Amino acid sequence: MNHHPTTFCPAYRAIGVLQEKWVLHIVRALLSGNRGFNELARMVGGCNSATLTQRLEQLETLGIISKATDAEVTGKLARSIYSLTTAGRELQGVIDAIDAWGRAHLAEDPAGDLAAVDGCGGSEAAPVADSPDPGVTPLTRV
Amino acid sequence: MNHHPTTFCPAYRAIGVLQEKWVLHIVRALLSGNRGFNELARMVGGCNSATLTQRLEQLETLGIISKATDAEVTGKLARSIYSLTTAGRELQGVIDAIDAWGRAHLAEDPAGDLAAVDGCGGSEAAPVADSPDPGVTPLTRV
DNA sequence: CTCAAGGGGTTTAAAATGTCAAGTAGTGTG
DNA sequence: CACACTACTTGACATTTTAAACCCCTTGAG
Repeated sequence: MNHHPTTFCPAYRAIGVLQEKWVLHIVRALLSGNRGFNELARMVGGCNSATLTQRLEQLETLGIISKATDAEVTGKLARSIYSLTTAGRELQGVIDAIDAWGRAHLAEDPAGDLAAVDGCGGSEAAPVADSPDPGVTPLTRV
Repeated sequence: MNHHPTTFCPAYRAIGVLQEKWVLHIVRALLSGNRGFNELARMVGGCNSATLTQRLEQLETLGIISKATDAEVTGKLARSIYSLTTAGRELQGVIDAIDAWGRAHLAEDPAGDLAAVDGCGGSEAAPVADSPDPGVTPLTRV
């Protein structure tokens, strides 16, 4: 990240974080509930394990997501569960804004490549500015 | 772009567009006024001509920005001027959301690399925790 | 005229980054 | 036992981004 000093500001940095590949996708997937590794990989669709692992680590370091290894639920299986931190959950507003913009401006206009198929089984009817209470079950902290 | 079909939606596509390197920076710079090429490069800070040219072309194709060659203003100099289209201007909401989030969560916390030095060349008067004013975020004026 | 400076790019190879196919290790199922 | 599932790791490979140089063109100063 080589942001030159004279133009620095929190927003600049925020963009630097959010513009990294898959980050927004991961956050979006996590906004709809906590997920395991492979589950996340499937939802994000197109990201491989290596990249996903890397992104997940970065996001954890940044305090956007947290990883919990719930070693109790299924006995001894070490299933990792990723969830958003408070900071991460507040990205809902960003996702909503992107979502709204996307629907308004490239809903059925695949100038590039791909045709829209249907609403993505997630944040439909997401009016901007809802109270950030996804009501996710808090799980074992790591 | 390899978006797998089962999860596709406008938002997914929007993320795909906005997550490309420099795109958000470019939009942010352009939200504060129309810019020439080198001017834009300086504002964005860190992007080189090659990449900038490429991004600018992509964004133009996507209908987010438009390029005008005003051959009149300075006589015969072919100065290119980039500006946002309507669709592009509506990204204001996204930028605002990112901006607000950045101020709230990584204002002075460079866990990664870089120390915050000052307000970015213009967005002072940044009242922390302000309501996401949909009007105009004060950025660098022209 | 010549030189430096600014605007608007393009071209190059190299570095950074992302991706893929496998493989590892533990568990649970048929 | 063989195979599918979990969560990763590894090393080769592909793509993207980068700096630096170079190109053209205009203006202003000396």
